[in-house]
This record gives sequence, structure tokens and C-alpha cells, in this order.
Amino acid sequence: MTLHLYNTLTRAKEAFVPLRPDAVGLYVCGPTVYDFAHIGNARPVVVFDVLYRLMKRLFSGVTYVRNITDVDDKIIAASQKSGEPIDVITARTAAAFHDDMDALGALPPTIEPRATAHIAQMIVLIEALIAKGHAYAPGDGHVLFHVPSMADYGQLSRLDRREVIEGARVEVAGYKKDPADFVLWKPSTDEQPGWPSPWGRGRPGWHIECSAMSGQYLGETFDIHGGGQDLIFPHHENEIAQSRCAHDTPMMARVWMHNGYLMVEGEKMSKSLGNFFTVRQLLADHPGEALRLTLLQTHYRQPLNWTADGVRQAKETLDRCYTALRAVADVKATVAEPPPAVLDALADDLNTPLAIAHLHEAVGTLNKAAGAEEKAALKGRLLAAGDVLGLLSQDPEAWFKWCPAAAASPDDAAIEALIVERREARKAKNFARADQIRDELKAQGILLEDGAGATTWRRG
RNA sequence: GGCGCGGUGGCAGAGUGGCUAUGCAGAGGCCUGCAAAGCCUUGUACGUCGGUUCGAUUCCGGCCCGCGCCUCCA
Repeated sequence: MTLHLYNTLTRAKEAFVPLRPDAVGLYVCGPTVYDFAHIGNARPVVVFDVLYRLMKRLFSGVTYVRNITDVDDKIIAASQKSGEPIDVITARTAAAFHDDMDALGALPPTIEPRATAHIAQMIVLIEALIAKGHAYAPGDGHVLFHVPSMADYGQLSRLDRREVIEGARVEVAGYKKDPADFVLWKPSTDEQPGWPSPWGRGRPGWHIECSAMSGQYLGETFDIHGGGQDLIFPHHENEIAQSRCAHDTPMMARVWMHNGYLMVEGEKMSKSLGNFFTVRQLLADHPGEALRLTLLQTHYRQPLNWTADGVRQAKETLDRCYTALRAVADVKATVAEPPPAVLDALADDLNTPLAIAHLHEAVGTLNKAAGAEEKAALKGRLLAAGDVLGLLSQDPEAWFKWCPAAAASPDDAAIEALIVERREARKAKNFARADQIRDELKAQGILLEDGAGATTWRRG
């Protein structure tokens, strides 16, 4: 099977051929840790988690690097506002990020480098750029990348340089030789975090950290670089400029992948509209797995419209999957490969909606299975299909018993006591009482289902 | 203005030059004490106007509508 990926650099879907099949490199821009991750931050994490899971099946070695940006002016601003020290903010926010992404079923990356631990590498890179005539230090503590020094700058975003400058929303700073030049290093005041450098005490610009860290862990040229569409310009364009010019290479990452934007109930997600959901808020009301599936129900390059109905639909899909798995809870699954259709869908530029359609088919065949051996085989297939998508790994009972932390739901023991009472009523043909118990529980969100042997329950 | 994306049945959402995914919702049936779940059957699609073609939802062009990016926002 050949993996095909859409490459922003060429604007085409291409067969993916790694530089080294035993050491495939994937770099994804990670969070700036100054606030809780919102659902828009979660989309690339979940999307590239699926890519990571798929590539681990296809190649013998995959290194997945996702950085943590822990030096940034937004962090400084947050610290000044709250009075909390920067390292406290970044440590707390990074921990929250890990918890949230774990709840979404995202595997940890192979390496998660922090910007502040790679200042020395950034300085080395900046010095190389100065030495090669691609950067200059005006003497006020800044170091800037000189965009006109790179003949083919702008290949990724395909923006006309002139238009970029005309459309710029920010005043051109006086220390720039060219309006398109961007900051590699900037001076820090005593209150701001800073590191000693050949240009005085300062801190790195935004783009240089990714060049430094991807170079260190994946090499000067590596396989795949991913992130949100909004990073294409200027962030990724400038990363490419820095890395290629510093290393004299024709290419930084060979494939650039970008996930689409996220809207909320049909509107652009923004703080001013008040439709800004953090993952943490959503996790209070929904299982993380349902949030993950919501993100995977739309192809990664399409705009994703986050709606309450979409989350509900994802939850129902998982209910259906776990219902099938619960029915074969006593069957030991055979170790199996995912259905080829699932892998084919994912190998075609991560077509997760199509893969999910085939997941439904795997559920259907499992539901229809007759013999124990067939059930074991089909259960194994369904679980394998879920695994490559990062779904269906929990115990069905745990799934059905989940309820929001704040919800006033009867406790499990009380429910089971009522089920016992109802069973006695049914035995005595007292169906009025049996139905009354079922109705009362239903009013509290508990659904009873009388199976062949026993009655099962779930929180709807 | 420049660059780019999209408009598919009640909803979500894939895909394809001819055989009309998938799930939910709807209708009928099997099963059930009745339900639920499951299974079976079933209806409604491809913004608009042209072009290419034996044939287009799928390719090409115009138009309409929606959305995004254009220096630090995933």
C-alpha cells in the first residue's frame, strides 16, 4: 500500500516516499503554552496523531516531533497580567495540554522539545544566517532575516512579495532593511525573559525555534512538516527560509501538510464572538473519544464546522460501536489487521470520514456474526480498525457508564439494584412495575435494554 | 486588490465520466411481555448557465453564494 499525501508545497496529492523508511521524520507545530488549548488547537494534534498511527504501521521507524513554545510575547503578556511567574504558567499550561490531548486519545510524540531548552541551537542557526549574508544585526539587539537575500522565498504560500507588503497590517519597523524582513532575535528588557547572545541579552523570534528543533531532531531535510493552515504564512514560509538558507539546502521538509480551519456553529471561532471552546470545557460535558471522532468526521483539509449536533452524532456513532463490542464482551478477540478498506482510506491523504464509513461496516458484520470463531475474528478486525484511528480502545462498560462530572446521575449500585427489582417483577409478570422502573430510570437518562440473558444499562 | 478553498439527499459527510458511499433522522418488517438494541427492506442528492462527450454530480469555462489567508492566530 502506498501512502498518498496532499503537499501544500506542490498543491497536489503525491505518493509519499520517505527519505529513509526506517527513520521517517514528522514535525508538527505544537502549542504556545499560555492558556488552555481550544478545540482549534486540538484539530492538528488529532489529525496528525492519525497520521502518526498510520505511519507506524507502514514504516519500521517513525520519529514524531511536536514542540512546546514556552517563550513568546503572549506568555509574557499573560504573566504581566496575572503576576504569575512565566515558568509557572508554562509548566501548568503544558501539563494541562498533555492531560487534554491524552483525553482526546492522542499518543505522545516521540520527542517534545521545548524552545527554551534550545536557545543555543537557535543562536548557532542565526550566526550561520548572518555569516551567509541572509541575516543582519542593525545593532539595537535585533537580528533580522533579509528576505530579498533568498531568491525563491515564498514558494510555500505563493504570495507575491509586493502584495504581502502592501497588505501588511503592521507598521514597518525602522530597523528593517526590507519591509518583508522578519525577526530572528530581539532584545529583552530586564523584566522580560532573555538569554545572553552575541547581540546582547534577548529572546528568539517566533519562527526560529522550529527551524532549530526540527533540524536537531530530524535533520536539515526531513519528510513531513504539519500544522494548521494559518501557519502557512508567515510561520512555515519563514521556517523554510531560515532552514534552507542556514543549511544551503534546496528543501526543508519534503511534504508540507496543513489542516483546515475550524468554525463553531457556522461562524468563525473567535473570542469576540464568545464561541471559543477550550478542550477542557468540552471534556466536562462529553467523553474525549466523542470529541476526537467529531474532529475526524470531517476530512482534515476541509473546514470543520464544530456543532453540538456534530458531537452528538459522534457520540451516537461510538454508542453503536461499543454496543457491538459489548455484545461480544465475553469473546476473546483474535489479533487482526484492520480491514484493508480502512487502511486504504487513510492512505489516501487521511480520508478519515471514509475510514469511519468502513468502521461502520465492520460494526455491521460483527453484529451479524454467528459463530464464536467468526465473532472473535471480526471483533479483532473492528478493534484494529479503531486502533489505527485512535478509537474504541476502552471497555464498553466504561463507555456506557460515563457521565459528565457535574451531572446528577444515579450511582451504578442504585441502578443495578433497580434492575434486580425489575427482573423479579418481570419474572412475576408484573410488567406494570417493570415498565415503571424502566420509565423512571429513562427519565434520569438511564436506558435499560433487555438482552437474551441479562438486562444491560447505559447512560444516554 | 492578490492567493486559495468550498457549495452533494431532512442532517452530517465521502466519492465517482455511465452501475446513485456511510451514519443519523423518516417509513415498513423481524425480534421483544412491551420497549431498546440488533437485523432486513425502503424513499429523497449532487448551486446555476453553457461547453466537451454516446453519456457529467464527476472534466472545462462563465455566473451566483459562502469561507479563509495576505507578518507573530492551530
